[in-house]
Amino acid sequence: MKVNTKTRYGIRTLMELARNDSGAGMHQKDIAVNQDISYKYLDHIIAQLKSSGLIVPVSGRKSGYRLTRKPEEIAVYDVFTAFNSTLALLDCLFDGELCEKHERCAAREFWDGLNSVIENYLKDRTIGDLIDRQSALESQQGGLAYQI
Amino acid sequence: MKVNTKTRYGIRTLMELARNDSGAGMHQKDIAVNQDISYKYLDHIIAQLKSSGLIVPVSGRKSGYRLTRKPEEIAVYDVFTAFNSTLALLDCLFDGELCEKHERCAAREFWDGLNSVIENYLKDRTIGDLIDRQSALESQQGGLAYQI
DNA sequence: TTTTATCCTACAAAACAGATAGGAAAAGTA
DNA sequence: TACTTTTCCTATCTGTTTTGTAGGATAAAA
Repeated sequence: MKVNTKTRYGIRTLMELARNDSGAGMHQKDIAVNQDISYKYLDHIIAQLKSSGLIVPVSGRKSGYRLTRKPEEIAVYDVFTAFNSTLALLDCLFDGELCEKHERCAAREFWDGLNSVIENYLKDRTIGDLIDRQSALESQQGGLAYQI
Repeated sequence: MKVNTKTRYGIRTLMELARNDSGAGMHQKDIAVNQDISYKYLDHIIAQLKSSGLIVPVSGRKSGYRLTRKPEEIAVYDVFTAFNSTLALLDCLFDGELCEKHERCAAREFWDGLNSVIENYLKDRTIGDLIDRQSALESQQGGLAYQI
């Protein structure tokens, strides 16, 4: 049970954009360098973030990618669902048809409960929270990093 | 982010043993049939449960596999760790050496927090809870099943 | 002694993760 | 305009993990 790298990189990409709130957008190249993510791999991450409506490329002066919402309005849950078709620990959680015992299965209920706990955790925390915490960490110790 | 089938089957195997508390042990064949798990695949599940000390094979009259502890003393967490080397959503959570930014990484803290939430959920629920709930479900609606 | 059950190791198909590669299209720049 | 850079799209590759199956040795039960 691991979180995939796309989700993790996606979060870091949004954090990068959220921090760099200088008015100008940010280019893929700079995100890749700052976050130490392969430039080409980032292609996929960005495509996904874009099609999920979390970021948008702007052109003209100050071109680059930008967040479509304020960091404090982007729940980590939104990023997660952008990279994972469903947040379902088991397929049968969201698809009752898969098992005729769906309605009277204590195990399914158990996993469903865990699923909810995870979902709530992800919904309760935003990209804004993350960059705030990152700033706090950095002012404590210096250095700049929120790499995983 | 899925739970693997071995963990799920492992839980169901323990539930099966916990229910069948007739004094006699239970044979692999019967577990396989009752839980609709491939007999041969169950080999691996059982081996793992055994080496984790959760079940033990007994011989003589009333032979078969038995739980080594009471159902209410087996946390689902114990089963989970039997089938997953660590409960770590990310490798860097348990291995600070993997990333020099470990101590000042808001993202890592975030995942760490989620990890704890999951861990607590798994530790707070036992096989005993699951079979109690299953009994309740079955007495409500009849039928017997806790398959995933 | 025959049958059945446990135990152990090897193998294999399929799915998935984590990337890399190439180039078309669009945008920026001189 | 010409050229350079950046974005965007699709295909491919490689390794690992998952989900099993297979075969047989060993031990136990009938």
